[in-house]
Amino acid sequence: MKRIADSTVRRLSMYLRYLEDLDANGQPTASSDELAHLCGTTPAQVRKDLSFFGSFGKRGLGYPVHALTAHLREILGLGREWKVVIVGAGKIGAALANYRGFFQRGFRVVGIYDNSPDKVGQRWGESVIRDTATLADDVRHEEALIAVVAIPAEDAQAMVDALVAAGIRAILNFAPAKVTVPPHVSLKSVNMAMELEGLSFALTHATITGTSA
Amino acid sequence: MKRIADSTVRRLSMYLRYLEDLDANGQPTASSDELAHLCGTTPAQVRKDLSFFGSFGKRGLGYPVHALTAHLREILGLGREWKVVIVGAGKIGAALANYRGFFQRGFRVVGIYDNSPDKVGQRWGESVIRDTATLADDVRHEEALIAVVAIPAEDAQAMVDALVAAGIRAILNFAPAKVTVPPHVSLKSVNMAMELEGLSFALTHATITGTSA
DNA sequence: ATACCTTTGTGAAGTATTTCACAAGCAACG
DNA sequence: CGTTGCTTGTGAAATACTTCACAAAGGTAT
Repeated sequence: MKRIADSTVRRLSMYLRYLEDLDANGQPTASSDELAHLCGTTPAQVRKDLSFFGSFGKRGLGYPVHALTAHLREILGLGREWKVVIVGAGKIGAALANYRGFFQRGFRVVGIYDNSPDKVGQRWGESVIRDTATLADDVRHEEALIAVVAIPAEDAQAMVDALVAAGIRAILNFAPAKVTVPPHVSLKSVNMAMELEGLSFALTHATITGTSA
Repeated sequence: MKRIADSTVRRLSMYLRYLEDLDANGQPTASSDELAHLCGTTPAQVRKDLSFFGSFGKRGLGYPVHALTAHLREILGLGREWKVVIVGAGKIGAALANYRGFFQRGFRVVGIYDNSPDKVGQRWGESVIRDTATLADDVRHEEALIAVVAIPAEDAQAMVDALVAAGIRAILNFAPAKVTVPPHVSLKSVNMAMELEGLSFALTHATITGTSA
């Protein structure tokens, strides 16, 4: 099987979001043209993206909304439950812990951790913030595979190393630091400073860069 | 002048971060090889990225750290102050408002807004949360050009339209919704659900996708 | 001053991703 | 049951991005 580009996966995620809306509205089918307009891409792109995984549409008709929704969930690996630990009970950790979209998509937060004694023991919704010291054991015991890291930059690499050692297989990093992981672990980083600098660049060179998504 | 790829701009941002560290340590020069190792890219990539903007290095020696730092700041448009408004005083808004890295990079938060009467008037550090009703006037008056949108998905497009009408030129969107802007406005979206789904995909198809940054 | 070592800057080559364009398939209608 | 209209799936073309590879320079030591 061919390697799937990161950009393709992002778009699949987006298609899924809109298909769910359409499905909720009871719309039976959607054409690549319609999806493309909703998602801000091109019909050819939509068809190519989907074609990597199979033939889901009917010529002359478009794609069956409900069935395609199910297929995309499966493709994205959302057919199962993923246990997630959130490391860092600051503002970003809180934003994530509160985010209902998570749970609906099959991501279940099984623990929120912090190393500050002020925070440990504090109650957040259904969870109690636990001490980072117990993190590795909990990860092993719960068999959590995904970790969200939202701690200060200087602690990020050490924490990531500990998580990897405990068996975590995918990390979403919000710390403004570059971290490295071994090849069997997936890593995504979100860096707000970098995003803003991208906007600063675009504003400064208005004629060079186009508008991006 | 050639169009600069988004991926290039991101890397410039990263080079800047590491050059600042090196500069703080008093290191006089850095080779493309050293930068590449720090940033997890290749020496050729570093040289190509920089070469779009000029010849900053000395053959046989590498790049002068301090001077290159200054050049990159200029290139990224960080040589001036950008006024930023934060829309939405939830957890993400709070995370951003607290983030000191912002200010250090030339982004100055001139206002935080929310439409909930509970929050309006509340004090956050040096700022007082203001009512969204005054946002458009403030933006025009302050000549803020960048807005960070961290509000519920269903309100995002209307808010973005209002911001654009008020003269905002760049938007960083954290709402889990697709928003559109006219061509003269730059837009970046950060969507946590999408990032997690990317990880889910990678875990599910471990042999297909490589590890990404 | 010359030889040697290092590292840049950059066309050219190589990949990857997107877009094009069209044959083939399905539904609807007369 | 053929004709019409629409839309998919997909090779091939075009574009975008990354890597290669090497000539041209700067520094250093003798």
